[in-house]
Amino acid sequence: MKQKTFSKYSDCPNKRSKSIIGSRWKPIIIYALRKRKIRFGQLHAIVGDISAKVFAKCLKELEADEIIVRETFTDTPGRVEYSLTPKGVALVPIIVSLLQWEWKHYEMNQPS
Amino acid sequence: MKQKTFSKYSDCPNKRSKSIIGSRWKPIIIYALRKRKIRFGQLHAIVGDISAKVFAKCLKELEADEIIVRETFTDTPGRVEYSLTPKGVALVPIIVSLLQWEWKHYEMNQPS
DNA sequence: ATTTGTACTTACCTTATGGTTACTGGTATT
DNA sequence: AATACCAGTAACCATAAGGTAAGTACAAAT
Repeated sequence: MKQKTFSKYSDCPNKRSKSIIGSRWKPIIIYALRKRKIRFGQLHAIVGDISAKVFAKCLKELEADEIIVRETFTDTPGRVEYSLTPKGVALVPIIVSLLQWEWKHYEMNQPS
Repeated sequence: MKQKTFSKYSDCPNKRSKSIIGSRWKPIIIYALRKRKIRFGQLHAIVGDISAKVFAKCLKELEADEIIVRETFTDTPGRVEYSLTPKGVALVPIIVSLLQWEWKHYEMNQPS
């Protein structure tokens, strides 16, 4: 049995942020929503080659974690719009920092 | 076949940072090294209940990614010390931001 | 009544990450 | 010669995240 004496982190303090930042698609979704509400289909197109299943699951989880909010409209055909909560907005600069870290340390094309 | 037209991110611009930040243990290792060099066994104790295999693998990968440097000493019994590179140091404030985001949005004990 | 558009859901499969247990190799100490 | 310390390796297994392909639900248009 290993000791935990020196570990402040044995209960994984980064697990919430990791489940978002560490996900393949969630940072992209949050970044896409940084300036405006976007509806389901449009957001899907922006995010790119994500499967419908995973896309819907990500949105549900982000909503459950109160990172995004879902608004339904009774228009026809019905639409649903997603936007960031303040908690989600607070992640944007962190995501940007990570992207900047990559741009600095690996030669990559920066988005226009 | 899905279109990539709207996606600037289809080639996953966050994949490098994600492989570090999204890992279970790497952020903890980097955070532990933020102030000083630490040797293998001591670092293992600080990180906590990580298996030996995964711990060694994380260190190798972090070294290959030039996040940490490994120094061997010919002392007896031999020792190895790990420390952050500038590239690794640059990740520390981001890791701290993520931890602060968690402390703010989820009620958790902050480390002393 | 059938098709179209939007927003999903279900079943099944693959791969990556991490865990468990045991073992290696070099250098003292006893 | 046997044991202990330090820094790892190797073989095998479990879980979770993501991918594929197909189907569901509702309203409106034709």
